[in-house]
Amino acid sequence: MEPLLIFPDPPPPELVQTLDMAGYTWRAVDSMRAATTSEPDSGWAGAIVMLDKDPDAAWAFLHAIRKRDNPIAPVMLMVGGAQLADLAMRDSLFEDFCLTPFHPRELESRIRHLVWRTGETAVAELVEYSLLALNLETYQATIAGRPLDLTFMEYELLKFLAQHPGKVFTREILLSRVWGYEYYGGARTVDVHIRRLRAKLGEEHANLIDTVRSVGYRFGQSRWSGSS
Amino acid sequence: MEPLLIFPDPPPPELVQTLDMAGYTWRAVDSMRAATTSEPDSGWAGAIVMLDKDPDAAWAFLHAIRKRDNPIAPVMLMVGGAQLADLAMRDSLFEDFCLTPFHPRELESRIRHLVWRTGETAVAELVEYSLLALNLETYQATIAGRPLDLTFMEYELLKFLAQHPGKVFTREILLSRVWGYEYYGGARTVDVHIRRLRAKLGEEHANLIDTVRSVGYRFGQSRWSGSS
DNA sequence: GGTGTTTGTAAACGGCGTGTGAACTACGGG
DNA sequence: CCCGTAGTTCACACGCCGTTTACAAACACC
Repeated sequence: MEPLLIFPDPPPPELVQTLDMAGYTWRAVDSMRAATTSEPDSGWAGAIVMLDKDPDAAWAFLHAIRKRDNPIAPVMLMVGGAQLADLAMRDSLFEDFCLTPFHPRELESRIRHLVWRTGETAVAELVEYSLLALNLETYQATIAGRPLDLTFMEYELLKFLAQHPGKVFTREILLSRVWGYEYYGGARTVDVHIRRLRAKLGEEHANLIDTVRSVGYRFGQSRWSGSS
Repeated sequence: MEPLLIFPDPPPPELVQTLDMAGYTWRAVDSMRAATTSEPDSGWAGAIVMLDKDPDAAWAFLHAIRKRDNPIAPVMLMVGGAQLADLAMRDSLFEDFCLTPFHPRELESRIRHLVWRTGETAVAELVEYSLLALNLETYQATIAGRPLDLTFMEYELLKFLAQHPGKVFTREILLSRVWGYEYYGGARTVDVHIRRLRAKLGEEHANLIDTVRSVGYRFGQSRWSGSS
């Protein structure tokens, strides 16, 4: 499992002891630069930031963590009781917090729950919508139980659309998000791939992909329930 | 804001006091059935479940909460320190937990953070006015819950008008703001699109768009007169 | 090197969204 | 009551936009 990032260095002994006892690996750093240089290839499993020693430096570190190309998540904040008021308006910088001094078993439960939750949401090895199912691990797709024989690009396009059901995407957005590079010329490329997808989905499911004229394409949710 | 669901009934006084102080509304129930029958139309903002009194009943309640057609989330678990070990393998049943006895400010911080987080994920760009609703992400529109089948220009025009309710726009302004280019001739184009919009809105809602003679058109905040 | 598949581009086709002109109606002033 | 102005409604044609087909280039697998 990937190591946890700890700020600052050195971490308090009771934190180290709790992590070691629970079987987590970790590395402590004192700056964003150190976090980047010592980052393993598989990335960080998350971060634990001590807010009680030097709050300003800790907040700056958190801002840096979230501004990266691939932000580090989840973040556990270790915070003193007197600092609780500082958390307001900064919700986007952390996923959970734990009061210091902490009870080892509480922190262990929080970290376990946090890691479990991100694994639940981030991995998401399965995408399902209506009768369509995509297995992201095996690159297989089925519609109404019947296997779909999709090519790479068809699969990527369908995956992206199915991950954002109901939302409309222009051809330019699809080209940049699915194909992933700047495109010049062929916006029609998208049309053809949509056409091939609809053909393979079969006549009874071709309407899973809607055409929004002079805008783009939309997957699913052709009707949505009215005013709340 | 929607009320919080609390289990069981009656809740401990210190919990009630903390919620009331922080400005949250809540309703306490003793069973899943009571939670369903007393559920407001807008649904629950989340749930707070006391695990320390009757753990078995609480777990059963949590299972019921998640098995519903629209599961209640997020869930805050109030748990005694000796029960921490019970949380393992049950991560999917709650989003956060708080040790009892709790510090009011910690619980308040946790609830605020929890509510903020769910609000963050469920952001849908909407334009609403009276019975009209425009979903900018899906390019769909409804009037009184009924889906509107609008063309691109009709949608853009209605969107612009609905984003500035009560304000009067001349045809020239509409042409430049909605059509987006310098227009040459054809101020009648606006009239026709307004007409088609009114037709699709239906007779009972056609008056959402007012005509201001010798000036232009206005959306919403309609006149006081009822008869025509 | 041969063959089949995947992927991107070009061109023809067809539908309907869109704009325009004109006829018709409503409104208001003198 | 007349008349001018402004808004509404209708009908129709142009052209954009999406679909579809066909084909060429790139790639992989023998």
